[in-house]
Amino acid sequence: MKENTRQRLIDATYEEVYSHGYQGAALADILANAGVHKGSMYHFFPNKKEMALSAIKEKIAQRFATRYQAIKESDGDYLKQLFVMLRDGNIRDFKRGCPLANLVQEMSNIDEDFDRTLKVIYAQFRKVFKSIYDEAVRAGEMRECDTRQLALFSVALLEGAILSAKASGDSRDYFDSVEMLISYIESYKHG
Amino acid sequence: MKENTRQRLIDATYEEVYSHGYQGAALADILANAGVHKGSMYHFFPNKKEMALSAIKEKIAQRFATRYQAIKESDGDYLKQLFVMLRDGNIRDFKRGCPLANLVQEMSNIDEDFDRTLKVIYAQFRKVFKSIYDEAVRAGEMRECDTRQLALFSVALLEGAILSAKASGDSRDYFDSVEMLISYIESYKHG
DNA sequence: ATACGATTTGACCAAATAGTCAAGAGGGTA
DNA sequence: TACCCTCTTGACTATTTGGTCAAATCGTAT
Repeated sequence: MKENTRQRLIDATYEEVYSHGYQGAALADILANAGVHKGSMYHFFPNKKEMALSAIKEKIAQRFATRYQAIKESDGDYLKQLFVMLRDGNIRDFKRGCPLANLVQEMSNIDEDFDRTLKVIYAQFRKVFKSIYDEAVRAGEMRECDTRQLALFSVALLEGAILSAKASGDSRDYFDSVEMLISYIESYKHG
Repeated sequence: MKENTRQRLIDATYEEVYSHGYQGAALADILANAGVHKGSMYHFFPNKKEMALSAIKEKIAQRFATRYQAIKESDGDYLKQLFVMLRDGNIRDFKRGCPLANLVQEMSNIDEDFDRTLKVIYAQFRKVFKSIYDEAVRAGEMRECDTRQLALFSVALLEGAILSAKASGDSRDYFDSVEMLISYIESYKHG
C-alpha cells in the first residue's frame, strides 16, 4: 500500500502541475485526485514543493529518457525514427503544451530548486538529441557536423513549435514547423 | 493624477506578472510597487485579472508592434535590420524569458480570457514577421517563398531560443540558435 | 496474541489572498 | 461659499492556502 499511495501522489501531482502550473496547483485538488489525505501526504513528502520536484524528476525525466532513448539505442534508421517521433501528434498535448517548457517558463527565474532540477532535465533532453545525431553521423546517415548545435536548434524549434500550437490553438502550426525542421535536417543528409 | 495612477498600476502589474507569472503575482506587491492603495486600484479596474489583461495588452502588444513595426515600415534592408534585431541581446531578458511565451504557457489552457488575449498578440507577432518577409521579397532581397510559413518557423525558433537560454542559464544558447536561424533564412536570399 | 513501526485520518491553525466599503480629500464650477 | 464628481484612504471580510498534529489503524515479525 505504501508505494501505491506515494505513486498516486506523484501521478496526481504531475497532472495537476502540468495542467495548472506549480503556483496554480492546489494541494487540495492533488489530494482529492489521488484519494489521499493530507497527513498521509506529509508522511511521504516534507512539503508541496518537494513533492512537485519529485513528480517532475520521476515523470518528465523518465518520459523524455525512454521516448528518445529508444531511438538512440536502436540499430539504425536513426533519422527516420526521429522524424516519425517528431511527426507523431498523438504523443503531444497541444492544449497543455510541453510539461518541461511550461515549468521552465514559470519557475526557473523564481525558485532555485526548480531551476536546478529543470536545468538537469533540459540538459538531458538536449543530450539525447545530440546522441541521436551522433549515431546518425556514425551510421553514415548524415554528414559530419556540429551535432551539439543541431541538437540545440532542434530542441529550440520543437519547443517553439509546441508553444505556437498552444498559442494559436491550431495543431497545424506544430506540424508545419516540424516539417520545416525535418527538411532542414535532411539537408545534412549525405551529399 | 488620474492617468498617472493608472499608468503606475499598469507598469507595476506588467513587471510583477512578468517576474512571477499571473498566478504568482501578488496584488499587495503590485500596489506597493505602484505606490497605490487598494481601493484606488479598484476604482480603475474591476479586479486583478482585468488589470493584468490590460497590462498585457498595453505593454506587450505595443512593445512587439513598435519593435518590429519599425523594420517593416523602413525603406529597405529589411532582412539586415531583422538580423540586427535578432542578434541584439540587449533587448532580451534571458532570466525572465519572453513575456508573451511565459503567459501563453501559464495561462492559455487555464483561462479563456487570457487565451483570447494572448491569441491576438501572438497572431500579431507572427503577422509582423510575415510582413517583414513580404517586404523583403518585394524588394528583391529574397526569393519568392511561403512567407507565412517562414514567419511561423522564425517565431517558433525565436521563442524556443529564448526558452533554451532561460532553461540552461546560458545566453549563448540564444545567440547560437539565432545564428542558425539567420543562416537558414539567408538560404532564401536571391540565388 | 502482542508489540511496534509504518501509515492513515481529519480536525485544526496561521498566513496570505483577492475583494469590499464607508468615509474623506481634492479640485473645479456655479 | 457650496456643490459635485473623481479619486484616495485604509480598515475590514471571507475564503483559500499550505502545513501541523495527536490519535487511530494497519501490517508484520516475534
